[in-house]
This record gives sequence, C-alpha cells and structure tokens, in this order.
Amino acid sequence: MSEKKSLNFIEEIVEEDIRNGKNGGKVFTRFPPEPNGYLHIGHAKSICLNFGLAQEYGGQTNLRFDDTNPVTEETEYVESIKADVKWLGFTWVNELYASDYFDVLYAFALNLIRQGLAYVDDSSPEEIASQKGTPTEPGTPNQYRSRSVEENVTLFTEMHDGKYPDGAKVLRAKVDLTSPNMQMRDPLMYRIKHAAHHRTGDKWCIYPMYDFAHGQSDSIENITHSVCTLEFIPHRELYNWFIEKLEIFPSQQYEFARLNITYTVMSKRKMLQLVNQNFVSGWNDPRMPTISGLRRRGYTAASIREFCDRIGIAKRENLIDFSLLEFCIREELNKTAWRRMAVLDPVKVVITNYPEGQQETLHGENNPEAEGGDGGRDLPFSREVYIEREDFMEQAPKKFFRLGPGLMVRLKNAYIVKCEDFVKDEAGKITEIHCSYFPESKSGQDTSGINVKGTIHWVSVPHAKTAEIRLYDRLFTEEDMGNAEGDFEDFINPNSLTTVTAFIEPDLAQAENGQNFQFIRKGYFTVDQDSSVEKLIFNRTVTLKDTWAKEVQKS
RNA sequence: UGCCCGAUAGUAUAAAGGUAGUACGACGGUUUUUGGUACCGUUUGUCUAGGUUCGAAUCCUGGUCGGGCAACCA
Repeated sequence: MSEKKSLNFIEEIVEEDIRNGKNGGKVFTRFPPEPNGYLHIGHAKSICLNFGLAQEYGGQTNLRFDDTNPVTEETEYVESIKADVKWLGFTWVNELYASDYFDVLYAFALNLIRQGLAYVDDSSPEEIASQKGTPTEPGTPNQYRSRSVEENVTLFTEMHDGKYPDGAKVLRAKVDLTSPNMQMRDPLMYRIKHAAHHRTGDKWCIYPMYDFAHGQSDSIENITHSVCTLEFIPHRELYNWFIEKLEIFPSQQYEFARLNITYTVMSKRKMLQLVNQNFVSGWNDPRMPTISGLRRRGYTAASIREFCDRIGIAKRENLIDFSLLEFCIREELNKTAWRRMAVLDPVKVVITNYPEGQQETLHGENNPEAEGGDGGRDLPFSREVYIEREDFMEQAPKKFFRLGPGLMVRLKNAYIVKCEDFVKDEAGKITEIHCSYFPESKSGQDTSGINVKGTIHWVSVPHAKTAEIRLYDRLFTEEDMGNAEGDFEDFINPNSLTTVTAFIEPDLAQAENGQNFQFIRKGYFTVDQDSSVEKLIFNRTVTLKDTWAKEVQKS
C-alpha cells in the first residue's frame, strides 16, 4: 500500500526533470541570503525547501551569500546566518560568496561589452529612470547607448581602476528599451561604490548588481534549480538572457510565494527598524519572527521544520495563522517537555489541619505522555502552599472546578483540600485561604473515596524559589501587517511583553539554559540566555490551549 | 490603463478530465490527578459568464478581483 505523498509544484518540476534526464538527473540547489540582517521564519521556509529538495532527490545544497552591496552587509550577519542554518539542522556542501566570483563576473562584463551587449552610461539615476519610460510607454535611448566597443572597454576599465567617483558612471546591458518587461530595459550591471567590502576589503570600487551576480553565480556552481520568491518573476527573462549571451551553464529559476504570518512582519527592513528604534531588545528578542528570536522564545528546530512542512509551497500569496506555528511547538513539547509547577500570580493557602512544622516529600513524574513518566522529581510539601490567584473565587459559578468557599480540589501530586475560610484586606483583596486536607487522599494511594473535578498546581511556601518570568504576546495588533494602512509602528502591541516574579518548585533551580518545560496548566517555558543561578529567568514560549478561558469569555 | 503572476471551507494546501480530500482554527462530546494531551463527531469551499466534453476545480475564451514590475537594493 503505497500512499503517494502529494508533491508541491517545484517537486513536480524536479521529478519531471529527473525523468527526462535533464542535467544528468542531478539536483543542485542553493540558499542565497544577503548578509544584511538576521534570518527569519520566511527564510526557514526557503531553507527547508532548498535543502529539502536536495535531500529528497540525492542532490546537494550550497550556502551562498549574496554579498554584492558592501554598504549594508556585515560579518556579524554572516555568522548569525551560518549558525541559524546549522541550528535548523541543515548541512551545506560549500560555503560560498558571490564576492568569490567578482573576478569572473568582471570578465563576463567585458565579454558582453565586446559583444556589443553592454555599455557605459554617464547619466544620473534620475535620467536613467526617466529614459526607461513607464510600464505603458517605451523607454528612449540616450547618446551613451551608441558608444563604441573600444570606448566602453576603456571606460569600464577606468571605472574598475577607480578613476571615477561614486555614481559617475554605470555599466548597463544593452537589451531592449521598448520591452514590456521593465527589467529588460537596459538594466544596470555595475555601479561605482568606493566602499570597503566585508570580504574583499578595498580591492573593488565597482560592484555588480543582483541581476548580474545571482544567475551567474548559480551557473558557476552548476545550480540546476534556482528557487526564489515571486518578486523575482520579472527578472527571470533577464536571468536567462545573461546566461544565453554568456553561453554558460543554464541554471533555471523557479519562484514560489513567500511566507506571511498573522500579527507579525516578515521583512528585514522592518525588523531592522524594530531593532534600531528599540521596540525590541535585538534581532533575537523572543518576540521577533527571526530564527534566533524563535529559538530564544523556546521554539525547537524540529517544530519550525514541521511548520514549514505543513504550510506547503505554492505560488499564490498567503497569510498563515500564527496558531499553526503554536500548534507545531505544542505538539512537540507536549511529548518532550518535563512538567514542573510554577505559580505566576500567588496567593497563600494555609492547610489548617496539617501539623505545623511538618513537611514531606511527594513525587511527580516528568512527563505523563512518556512511557514510565520519563523519570520524576521530588516535590516538597508543607502546611503552607502558594496557588494561583485565579484558582480561587469567592463566588464561584457552577462549572468552576477550583477553589471557593466549601469547594474541594486536588493539589496536583498531593492531597485533596477543602476551602474552609479566607481572609481579605481592606481593599477586598484575598490575602489568605484556609483549607483542610484529607490525609488519606494522598496522590497515588488515595483511599478517601472523594471525587473532585479539579486539580490545581501549587508550590510549597518554605521551599519555593523565585524566578523572573517573561510573558510574551503577539508583537502587533493587526492581523495582516502586510496590508495594514499607515505606519507599522502604530500597530505595535504595547503588551507584547509582561514580566512577573513567580514562585517555582525547587527542582527548577537546576534548569539549564535553553531547556524547555511545561509549567503545568500555564504553558511551555524555556530558560532564557540571561538566566543565572542568582537570578532565574524563564520565557513563555506559548500558553497551553485554554478552553476555560474561552468559556469565561463567552459569558 | 502595457506586461507578468495568481484565485478551492475562516487560514493554508491536495485532487494531473471521473466521489472535492487533509491539516490548523471554530463548535460539540468522551476520557483525564494539567479546563492540557488523546479520541470521536459537526460545520464551512472550486471568483464569474460562456464554450469543449458522456463528464470540468482541472482544458479554451471573455470578464472580475488580488498581487507584482519603472532602486546605482536583493
């Protein structure tokens, strides 16, 4: 019984090519980030696609930095990108840079000049723009378009030699100023920038444009399937034109729709703005949709890969529910994360019939989803415990299965308690709850015969440790940030980060950086990179599904 | 008013001329020492008008709607 997995349209193309023996059946892909920012979850989609294709069809994938613009690119970004790709679980065959090919590209440019297919233009950016026409009107040639091959060679060589200041001249391809495709109206190939490059230093003062670097780099690397996003569709004609005129390996470009997710932005430009204007603490702020931000938030590589697998690959524009990402991380962490107890908004419970000064050690399993509970830990219990303030109601509605006057609940892994009394301050705030407990209801050896509907979490007062807990919510208030009118900063959620000090069970003092936990009934949390023995810090990755909260909202 | 790309439940994504399916969400239920998990069930869809065909989400034509293209960015 072979249930055939349905293929996305790119896999179909690849399989078709393999069937036809194209490129000897080889599949070479590349992931080509520009090192001008950190990778985000949209890149993860591309990474999973490109590396996944190669894995699936016995090929290989290069990591190639598209570093043709020295003024925006930095080594810091190179390093973060490599770390993120590795962390996602992918291995590249070659670490390459478009800047590795600057000499070759320069020779390609001279080749085209000698064929009469490129010329040096002295016009200003404004002049070039106006001479390009508009989408509905053809462009018009200028005087420089008819320069001789010799003159072009001389001028371009002089550009290369640093004879001209920034912006004085550009090299353009001589294609077709009347083309209905604006990209074909004599696109720029090289511009002058007297700027130091993160890898080539001061060697160059002219740098190739994307269009004269990307396809050629693909070709040099024998990339068979060059996969990019939709906005490059109009560039494909030019991509093919350069390859044809240079008579080099015919890489082919295919385009898919980029990822968008509700309540967040997916552009490096906007993310950089969030960082620079201190709306977040950095590229790896746990609210950021960056790989490093998600990692710090507690998302695992596997959950991100699962997400990328579920969203699919197609050409139509899309806006994915954030809840799908949340589903993916909950699904994994439910199976793997150890359970612990933490009280985020505490109120004290005194168990009046529990002998003063007495304490005992109870046991809780690490994960009820795992066979044998995946081990367990000791839980100290005493006469006074903290419980969640919201787990007590003075006037409890019918279906409130927690604590209230006369109501009974089980303390998780401990005893059943019954609320006998409570204390309020002048402001009407509950300061203390008095309960009695049933000694024969001890967890695991309950002979009390009492049935309770609710179980709540708790932490023993004398044994409790404290921790800072960072509660994250969506960064933006608007669902579709891609189509939100106006300044995106106006949609920033002022409550995207709330910090509380919580009481946590003592075992959590041993938690290690990056370790994931489920705080029972509260959600999944991970140890933040800033956490220390002196000051424990946890980030909330995601809440648990909360059907009670919905119930409350309805009424 | 040029050229290009797209349109299937709320959101994504399948169905390669032959029963419109899956996931997430939503809603309801069972189980439960997490109001979690698991399990069961319900709901909602082919942009439109023609054409080809025994038969169209699929092929053809027109329209509508959405997106992209005129950076010395990628």
